[in-house]
Amino acid sequence: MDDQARLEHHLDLLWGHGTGSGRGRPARTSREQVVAAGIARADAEGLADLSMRAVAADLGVGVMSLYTHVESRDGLVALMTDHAFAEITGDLHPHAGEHWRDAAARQARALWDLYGRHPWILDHGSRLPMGPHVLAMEDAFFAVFLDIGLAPVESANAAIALRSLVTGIARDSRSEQDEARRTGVGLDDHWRSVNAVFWGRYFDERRYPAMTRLWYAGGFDRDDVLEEQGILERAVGAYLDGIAVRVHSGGSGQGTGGA
Amino acid sequence: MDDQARLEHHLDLLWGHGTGSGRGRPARTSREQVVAAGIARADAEGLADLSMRAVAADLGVGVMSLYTHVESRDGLVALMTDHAFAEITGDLHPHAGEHWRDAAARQARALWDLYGRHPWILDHGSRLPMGPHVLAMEDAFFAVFLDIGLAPVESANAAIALRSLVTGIARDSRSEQDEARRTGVGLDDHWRSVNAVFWGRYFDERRYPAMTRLWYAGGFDRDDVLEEQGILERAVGAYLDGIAVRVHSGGSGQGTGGA
DNA sequence: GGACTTTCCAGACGGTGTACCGAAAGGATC
DNA sequence: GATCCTTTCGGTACACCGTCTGGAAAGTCC
Repeated sequence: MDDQARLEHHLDLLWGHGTGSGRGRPARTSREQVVAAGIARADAEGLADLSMRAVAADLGVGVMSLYTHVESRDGLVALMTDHAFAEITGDLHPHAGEHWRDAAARQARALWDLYGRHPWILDHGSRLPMGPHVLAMEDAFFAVFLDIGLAPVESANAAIALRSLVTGIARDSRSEQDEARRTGVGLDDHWRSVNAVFWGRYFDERRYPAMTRLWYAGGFDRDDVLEEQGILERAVGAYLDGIAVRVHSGGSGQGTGGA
Repeated sequence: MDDQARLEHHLDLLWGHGTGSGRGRPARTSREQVVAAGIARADAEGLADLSMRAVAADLGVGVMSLYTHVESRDGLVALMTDHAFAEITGDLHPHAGEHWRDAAARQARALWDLYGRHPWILDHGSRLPMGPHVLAMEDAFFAVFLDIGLAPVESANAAIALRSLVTGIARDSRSEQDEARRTGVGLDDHWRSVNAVFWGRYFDERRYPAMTRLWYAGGFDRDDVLEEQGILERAVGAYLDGIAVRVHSGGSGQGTGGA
């Protein structure tokens, strides 16, 4: 099997082509079941604990039987990822009459919530799989910026950057609570112990004056856990304001501020 | 060794405390050398091919000898990451008299360039290690937004979001060329073969109308490879424009655009 | 020269993804 | 109903991974 055939096989699996011909021994388990078992395990334990042996055991099936539905472990994760995006693509495209700013904010929230339900999507470094639901998600983001008065390249970039912004912030935010769960201790206990040893022994207030000033000014105070979401809303709001400036100035304005 | 001691050991390594007491058999290799070998290998082959056996072989040393300088593989990556950030922290803080917008744009570029030299930094999902150089980098980002007229929490969020924006776009952008290198084929050849099979057999123009329209409008045209950088400049510019709106409106403005 | 301290490193252990390949099971054809 | 054909099943095996173990080696200190 050369690279070309392997690529086609990969895409066939993502797009659901070439499902059983009806002949031969029937599969004891469906591809849906395999993907669902993988998602369940990744949701509960993280991607690191998603081994083929574990998934097979969850399904009560031999390990190698998984490979009839999946080309490899990475292929399984790709299928899981595309499947997960199907959760939000149903109501992601801008509504009729909806202002583009509202639509974009709504999409950012939907993506953020999806990452909250399936944080493992943020774990795999490579690009998103080119599956039908991932493409539907991307299409929805592109649709928002299509007819608001930007040049085509700027529309495309705006959509990609909005996705990247949400993804980047989500990764920053989720990573610490993932780490806390991985080490077994609660998030609060984890940070309490880190802070106890860190700020006294290693941190030098003179070496990091900006952080220190912000700290004493209350810049890192978090009223509650949901405050993590505030940073998303603020960042997305600021970014969309910048896009709005470009829209109103004819598509490529430099906006306010210094040169 | 309980968790507390393990954490202190981890931080000691990151901060360079507790280096050799002078007694006992001297180490054949320094911690600097181990970290440098790890970075060299990760730069060339990616994080996936960074095995302890490989690093040890590169240094001509037994595998377990690495563990005198490093607590684990993750600890090695943490050291490598902190070491890499030292490349840019020398000239990252805002200059005297520099407009905050220029400083922020300069920092975004520096971070982007660093990710270009060491793409593996983008691979590990957990938060950045709390090492001296990572903190220096963060301090520089916080410093930019300190005295521009935002509330403390908004300043902190602005700095974090700018970092997340650059990181998110860098990950989106680098991942495809990483994949191309991993599979051995060139970037152009990779996409040529993907496109050849994909757009004809799987992509449905009616199912993804926004992407299709943008495609025919030239929204995905890239004049040259460096155009990847254009999306960063545009996104950062838009985001900073949004921050500027908030600065001028007194710190929490909703800005232009819809509700 | 001994005591002490630290590093070195071969070997082993349990884990991973997955290639191999004969056995099993159902449809198609006679 | 017997046979062939096609597909899946899954035990075994292999290479590779991170890292624990523990005795040997190589320095400093008294």
